[in-house]
Amino acid sequence: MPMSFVRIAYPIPLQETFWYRNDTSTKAEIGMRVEAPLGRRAKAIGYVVEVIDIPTSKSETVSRLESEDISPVKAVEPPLTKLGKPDLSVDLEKPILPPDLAKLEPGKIRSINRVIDTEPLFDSEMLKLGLWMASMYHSSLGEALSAMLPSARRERSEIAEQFDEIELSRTPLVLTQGQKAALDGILAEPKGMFYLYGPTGTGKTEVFLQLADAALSIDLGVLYLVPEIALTRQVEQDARARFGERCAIIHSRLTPSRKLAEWRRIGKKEARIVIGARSAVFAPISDLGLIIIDEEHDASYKSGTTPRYHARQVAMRRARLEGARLVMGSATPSPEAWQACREGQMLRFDLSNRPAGGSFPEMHIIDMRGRHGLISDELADALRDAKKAGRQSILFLNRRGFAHTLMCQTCGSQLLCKHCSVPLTYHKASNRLNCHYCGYHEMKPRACPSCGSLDLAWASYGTERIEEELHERFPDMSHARLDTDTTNTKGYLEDTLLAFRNGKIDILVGTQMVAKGLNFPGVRVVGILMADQGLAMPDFRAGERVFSLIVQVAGRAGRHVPDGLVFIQTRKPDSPIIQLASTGNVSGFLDRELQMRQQLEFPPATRLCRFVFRSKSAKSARSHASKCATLAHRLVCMSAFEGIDILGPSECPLAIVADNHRYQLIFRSDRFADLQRFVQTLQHNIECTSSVYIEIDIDPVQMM
DNA sequence: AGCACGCCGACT
DNA sequence: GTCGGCGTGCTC
Repeated sequence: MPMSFVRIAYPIPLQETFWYRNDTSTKAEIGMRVEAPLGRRAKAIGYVVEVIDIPTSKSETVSRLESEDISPVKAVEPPLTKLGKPDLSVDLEKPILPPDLAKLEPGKIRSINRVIDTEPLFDSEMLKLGLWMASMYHSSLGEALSAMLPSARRERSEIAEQFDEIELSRTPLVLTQGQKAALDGILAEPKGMFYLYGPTGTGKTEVFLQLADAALSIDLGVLYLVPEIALTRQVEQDARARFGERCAIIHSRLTPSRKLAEWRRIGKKEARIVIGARSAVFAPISDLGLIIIDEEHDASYKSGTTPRYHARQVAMRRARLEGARLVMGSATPSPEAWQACREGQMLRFDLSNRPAGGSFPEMHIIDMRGRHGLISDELADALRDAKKAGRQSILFLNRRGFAHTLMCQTCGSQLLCKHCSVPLTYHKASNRLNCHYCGYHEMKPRACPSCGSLDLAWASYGTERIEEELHERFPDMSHARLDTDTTNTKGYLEDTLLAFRNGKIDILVGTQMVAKGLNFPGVRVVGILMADQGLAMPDFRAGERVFSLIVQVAGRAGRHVPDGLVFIQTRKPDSPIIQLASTGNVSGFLDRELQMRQQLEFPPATRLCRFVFRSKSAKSARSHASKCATLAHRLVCMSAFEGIDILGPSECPLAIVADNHRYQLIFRSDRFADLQRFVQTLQHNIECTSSVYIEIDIDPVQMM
């Protein structure tokens, strides 16, 4: 009687994989999902990652997975048996069982309930990527696979949605000299990494599309990543107009079953160019020739849940493994990418002319110190002038302030950590100022150390407040608000954008979402309110975010008519970040930022790993964090791990989220392989209880 | 993660 | 005297 064993990886925070017998009449293959009992659960869904058939005759074959070393870290618990290539000369009557299966008591092995899929969801290449994901981001294999695959139980039977009729007449545009140089330069290299750097409106998209065209014409697949925003639509339409049915769009609003249907279409090579956000980086495109990452600096490429992968990092790995070109672009590159260009890992092409004919707007910094209200007189006049001229305005509010950082309301200065140069956060109970990175603290001063003012406070305004002020001061002008509070209503976003585009709204008020990708021809004035607000975040990337936000928002003005006006209202008019942003000096900012990061030993000069301990009980979260810190110090002292810095433990800036108390520990090293080895050792040696959940974040971008 | 077992407070 | 709180432990 033939026997079949399957190794299952579950999408749960357990490093182990589990062996089952497959007694069902359906053959289970690598890449299929199965339902099986797990512990006290009657059924759980997991992924088949290995199959062993014990044959009754020589004609039956042994199917096993060849596994390779996983860089940069080799998993401690062997995720899969190392068997190498199947050696057909061995006696198939006595198949070699993987050691972990062989040493299991036969009575402990349970049977699966059923095989869910009729076709595998992933192949062994994808499984290898999953293994890499699991070790790179310290998740279980099942969690990694689950993040990589569409979540639907079954696919939709109906045919994918019919697209609006778009004439396929759009032909490639004539390129500027810079665009042509980039296109030719990239096509001259068979593979490698490239960067398109250029302000908004300099035609990066057109270069991307022509590169895609070149790849598709020799039947190579294309992956086009975009941040998770409304911008997707524009790229989507451009691509669809040019490539028609060969496009697959992985929308965030697609239903899970439709996503799976698209997934299958890609797998069957019916679609050869995939456009989508973060998770589309796992699309099963065969013969991948090109990966595009639009708006490369955007933080939405980093996953916020386990495994906390960065799509840019995964894309780099995929491109290397599959021999594809990787091309990314932005008007405001991330420091990481900028450094990679400097070091020659990436070839950079600069675009500088706006083919659409617009010009860059005139930028004004408005000093708001000692002023009341949210809108300066200068900005108010500009709003009125724009209205008179039949033009429109956007008011952008960087609401992402942080309630526990103090700012002097008189001079705008902030209290920074002496070691990390990051804003200190105020803890009311102890009346102390704490650094969430290194744990440094001091008493709250009575007066501002730089100007002596007693007016130390935090300012927090919402978009609602602006609307009130607009209503009072400009009763004859119409305005609408766009932020996460209002866009939850279905269709509100589309309706508002359409109304604004049609000129029915004079002033559009919004947060981040108005900053990105949207292109309104009628906009003349852009007001950035409380531009420095974001600088108050206790995060070493605060400057980077504020800078790119200002530059991106400013890019909204004067895209078509060369009379754009940008007002940057701030209490920190002398801040180098505001200054550099106001002159659009991107390379100046990046050079300065990289130098500072080097000095303070923050990425990209070093690499970080953040552990977050969360629990309903503050005490257990804290005690687990400090136990882990003690262990970490011991490991470092044992000299097995030199050059690992341990920062903390300290309370997370957002100390309580959804009733969970959060403590963090940050590890830092300039040698990534050491850091990974260290984290892995730590992970396997800390005691885990189900009451304290530990979140591991490699290369964290959001430190709240 | 999920699910049951287990040992301490306010209730038909 | 029980019902049920969620701390603890285990999962091929």
